[in-house]
Amino acid sequence: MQQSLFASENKDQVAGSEGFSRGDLNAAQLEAATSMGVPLLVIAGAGTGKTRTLVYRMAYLIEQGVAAENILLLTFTRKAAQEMTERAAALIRDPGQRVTGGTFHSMANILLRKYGHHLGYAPNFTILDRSDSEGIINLIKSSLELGGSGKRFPSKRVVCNLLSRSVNKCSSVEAVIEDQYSHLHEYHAELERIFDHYRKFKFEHGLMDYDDLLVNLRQVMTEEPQVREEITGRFKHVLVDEYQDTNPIQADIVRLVASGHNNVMVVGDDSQSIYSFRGADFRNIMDFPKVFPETKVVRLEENYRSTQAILALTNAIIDKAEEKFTKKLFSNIEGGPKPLLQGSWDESAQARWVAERIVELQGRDVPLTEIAVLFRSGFHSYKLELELTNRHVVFEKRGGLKLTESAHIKDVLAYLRVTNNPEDHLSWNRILLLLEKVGPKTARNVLERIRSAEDPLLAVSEFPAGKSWQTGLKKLVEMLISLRAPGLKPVAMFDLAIEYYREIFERIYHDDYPTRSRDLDQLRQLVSGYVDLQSLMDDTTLDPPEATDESLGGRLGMPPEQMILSTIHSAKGLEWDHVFVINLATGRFPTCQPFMTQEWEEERRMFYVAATRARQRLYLSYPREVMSFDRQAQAGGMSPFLAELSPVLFDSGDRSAAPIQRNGPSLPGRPRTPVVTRRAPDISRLTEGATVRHPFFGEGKVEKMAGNHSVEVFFARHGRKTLHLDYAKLELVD
DNA sequence: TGAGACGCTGTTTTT
DNA sequence: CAGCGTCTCA
Repeated sequence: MQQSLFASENKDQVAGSEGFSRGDLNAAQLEAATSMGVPLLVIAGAGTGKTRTLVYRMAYLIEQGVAAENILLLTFTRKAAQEMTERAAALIRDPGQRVTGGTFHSMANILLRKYGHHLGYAPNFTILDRSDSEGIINLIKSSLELGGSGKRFPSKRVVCNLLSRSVNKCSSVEAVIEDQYSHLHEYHAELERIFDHYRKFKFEHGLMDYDDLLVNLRQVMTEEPQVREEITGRFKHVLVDEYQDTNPIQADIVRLVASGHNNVMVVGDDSQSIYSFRGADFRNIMDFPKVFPETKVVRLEENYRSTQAILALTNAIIDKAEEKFTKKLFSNIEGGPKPLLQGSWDESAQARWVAERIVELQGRDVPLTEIAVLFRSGFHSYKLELELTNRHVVFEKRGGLKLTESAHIKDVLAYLRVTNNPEDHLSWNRILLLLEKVGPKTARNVLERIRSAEDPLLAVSEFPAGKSWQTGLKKLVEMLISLRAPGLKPVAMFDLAIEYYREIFERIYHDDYPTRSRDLDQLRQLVSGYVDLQSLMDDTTLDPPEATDESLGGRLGMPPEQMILSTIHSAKGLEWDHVFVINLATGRFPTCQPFMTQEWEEERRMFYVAATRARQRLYLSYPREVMSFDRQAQAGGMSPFLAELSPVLFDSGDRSAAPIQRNGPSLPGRPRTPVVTRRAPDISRLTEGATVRHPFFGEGKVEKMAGNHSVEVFFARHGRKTLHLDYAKLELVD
């Protein structure tokens, strides 16, 4: 077994134009990169060089005579695909040989523009983002008059989640209601009706949501043999990254693309599965050999990323998982400082502490690009963003709100969207509602009129408008006609739309339009990079820009020296020398809802993913007190994921933060808010039929005792939940 | 029928 | 706090 010096270094030297040699890989990596003629399943633990293996395999295939364009690389983000294909091109010293790469969604988009007509879609269909889908659900809800009637009908958010879940898990709406939303049982018929209308609405107006991209690609490949053959002929080798986070539809697509040749390699790590909310199940990765019977399984277990001290901690985290995973990582990087555990008073103190450490690291010549702060939810970093801005530390935030999600951006894009796809009634509706004196009712009348019209714009211009709004309508129509001028570049269209929109903009956002105005400038910059309206439209939904200014600089090819603030989900696959994981507190991480066993386990895997991003030093921080959104102080305190670990694994910045002491001693000079201590339920008295109280779900009835750690409880407002007895704050009600 | 005021409720992660 | 639904007035 040849162990190369190259391989034990952290930094990637493959990106240089050194060419490649087998010595750059260890035995397992080499086997994964060069095995031919069999399907490959690579189980790759965190930091074991899976990206490198993928890159080398692409280079190897090309060296073996496969044309780069015949290789398809499917990744989780577009950025990951871009990085990997660039590295592969550098490796073979031929930048012209670029592998086709992207996300499942972006590939589906391209293929459906070409083959969607088999399913009845025009090539100019519009892709809907989350809020677009919710908007349609709302339109349908009000047209079916389901909203009122006194009952509490589920919100558009819940309705959308439910539908998406059923699509992504390939199970019936009924099954999803029964399984996850049993409290919505009584709305079953109405929900099915909404879904029927939703499907029809999208189809009739040339709209596809994220799920449709996958479903329709699968459908066209299944139903049209010649389409399938064209695609499998084009992509003779398929490589899939992050396979543990693919859902059944994506797995089907992989199967279809590889059908006939079986040249497929998937890479993943079952212990890093964190996308179950999108229909992924980490057990799916184990089914791969069933779909491809000849599969060779390769395991990568040597970690090249982190120090032994960090690995000791991450191994301990995943060791607590209920379902044991298959591998244990080891590292050759001896020693290193233990992860630092720091408790702070509240989130402000935590933000100050983190900002101070970062400034300190900068003083020790650690580049900002080697520092990242990770957290469970987008809003967890607000306080820190303020602190960093005050100290002039430049950062880019990933995850959380996207630029294209704000109302004013959607407004402007709607004008471009109806120009691109005049059947897009959702955007028409939005545009009409922006007119003064036009509300939902009037907008619906106009939409009704243009439904069957040959040319929707003509129909709008001929609509018998009321006195109060006919001038507004006239102006709108004039602007939209000007957008249709042939040969107009997207940025020219944007300027015309803005010129028209400005007046409306200042009327509806009178109090904060200066702030929002900057977003429009930012959007303009982005738009100016496009020659083609369709790809601009696609990218705003498939690869939406982050809300911070800095990300734009990156897009324009000049990444400034900056650090990263990121949700854990958006940090997938990345690594830094110094990683801070903040808000490791009860109610923050894990988030407050999941006291269900399955979700609890996924939260733990998320902690694992976060901690394994660190190369040299890991900093774990938690506030003792967290503020809920209504400004009430809540018991925070150390996350159970920290409390369950042995204290010898950490250094402690603060004695009171030692894991043994759950709530820490009170500090002088500060009033102590009483911290709610966990009252363990008296399990012996917990029997089927007993009534219990849960702080979030309210009162419920125990339906079933499930094993030693779990109990099934039915809550009137939230349905049936499987709760984790060790952590759910259940109280018996007599 | 639109616009604005008021009161209630839920609450994550991403393509 | 925002994003609902409900209510009132023009």
